[in-house]
Amino acid sequence: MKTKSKRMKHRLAVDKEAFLGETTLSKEEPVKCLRRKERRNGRNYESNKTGTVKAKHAWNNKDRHLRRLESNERERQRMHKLNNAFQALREVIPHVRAENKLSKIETLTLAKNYIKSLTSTILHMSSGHLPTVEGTGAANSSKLYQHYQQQHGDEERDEQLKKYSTQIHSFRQGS
DNA sequence: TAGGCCATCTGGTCCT
DNA sequence: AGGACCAGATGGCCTA
Repeated sequence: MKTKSKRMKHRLAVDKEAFLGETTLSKEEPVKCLRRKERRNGRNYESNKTGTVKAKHAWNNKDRHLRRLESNERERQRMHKLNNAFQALREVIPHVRAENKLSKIETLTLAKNYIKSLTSTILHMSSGHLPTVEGTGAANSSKLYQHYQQQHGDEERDEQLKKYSTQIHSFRQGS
């Protein structure tokens, strides 16, 4: 992805510059980056002022910076894992717009409603069509259904289905 | 050009 | 003690 690789290049350049003490960035460093540096310096100043960082770890600046880089890398890996999980979730939600990727919030919302509608449908079907044999899963389903119906009722099930189909419809139109 | 979405950095807190 | 997790801040990209 173009965006990603661009970010990556800049990040690596920043890391390299910081770690090796070389200037690998172009001379026209974006104003935003400068502001960010200023902010970071400001934060460090605040931290040092309160003494929290120095009090906790007696690391010199180089060590601290190295540890920061390491934990940045771990954080990136963690976020990549999270994004992989989001992607996996997108792939198991049916009838979503194929040409546009669902956003994270859309993915979660759609998944929630999909699960709700599936759950209520399954419970409804199993209670109505499966024989109730003692000690079987069907019996448990039946009990579960009774409980679920007490909690939510048919109206809610229909509501969930309606909600889900409406959502899919709006996503399609929005694309 | 404003707003939405995202990736990344960061410091604090929690957990093992 | 160190890694995982979290939330806030920020900048970049894209689209209406």
